[in-house]
Amino acid sequence: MRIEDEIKQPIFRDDYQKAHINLVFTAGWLQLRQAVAFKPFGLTLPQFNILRILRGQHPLPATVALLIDRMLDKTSNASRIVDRLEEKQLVTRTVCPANRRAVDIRITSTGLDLLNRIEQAGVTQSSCITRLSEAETHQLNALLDKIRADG
Amino acid sequence: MRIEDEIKQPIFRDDYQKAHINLVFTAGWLQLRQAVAFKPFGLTLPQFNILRILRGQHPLPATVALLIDRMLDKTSNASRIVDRLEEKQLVTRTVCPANRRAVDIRITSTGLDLLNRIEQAGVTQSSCITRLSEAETHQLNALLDKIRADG
DNA sequence: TTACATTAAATGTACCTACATATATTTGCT
DNA sequence: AGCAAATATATGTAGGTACATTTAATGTAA
Repeated sequence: MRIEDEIKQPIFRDDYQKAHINLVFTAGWLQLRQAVAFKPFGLTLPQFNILRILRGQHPLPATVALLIDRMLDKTSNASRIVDRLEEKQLVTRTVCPANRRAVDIRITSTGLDLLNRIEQAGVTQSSCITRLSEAETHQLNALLDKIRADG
Repeated sequence: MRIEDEIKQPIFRDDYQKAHINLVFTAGWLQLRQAVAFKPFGLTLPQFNILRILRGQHPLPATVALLIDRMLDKTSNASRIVDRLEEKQLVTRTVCPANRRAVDIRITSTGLDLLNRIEQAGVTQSSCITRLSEAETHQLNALLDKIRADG
């Protein structure tokens, strides 16, 4: 559906403004769909992303600083997202013996199992972007990178 | 900058996954820049958008239902955003005389002044998307619309 | 070695989304 | 008229972002 019809704003200042709104709207649209897919597993999107980073490190631990470094959203509060995962016993937190300021965070076997179940359910496959051809996807990536150039 | 370098993930499953992440990341990047630009004026992005809708209606009032209809994010809580604007005396709320379930929301002259100051400061002009050519912008709009096709 | 800066994480606050539920008013049906 | 359904908004709760501040541990230099 055209963005004009989605948000009932028939006229934009110019195509730049339209693209800006379209971009933000489409990203929100994608994120909402993902969030709905994760809901049956009791995870939010940021929680899922952190679990995946922890699996990437496993069996080594990760610190909060490492999580922030790897996250899409640098300003999000990794510490509190880990709180939620810890409550659900999907991760453990222990003081790092080598540097007692830092905290070693590890994914539990329950956490690993959950990730497997989510992936076997195909939740992470259906990215909606597949409506584009490969060439179009390539184009899209180039355009997005250009928007952020020197940013 | 390429998305690979932005988030330090050198390998993606495929170009679709990469485009998905790129899209969400770029939208967040744009929104953060806008939020920073509005901050000196004491407004958040959703607050600014609602003020603009109200100016579009002015001197007629808008109801909460109308605001939701016009907003990008349908699930956001317009009622509470109006709370904040009312505290700052940028809008007024009065019970609609014709339908006492509804609430007439109007932008105040203070609110109109603030919008003018924001626009004269050029905050709403610099949309960052201007790094693209007109043809590229057109292409981007088409790709985004296609992603959401039949959505 | 004490004094100060730096670092790692946690916490506080304001505001936001997402979704469920409550309250008040109006409409429609019998 | 009276009552149920629909409508308009507000409120409650859980979790998230953004950003400032706090606390504890470590590094560093006089």
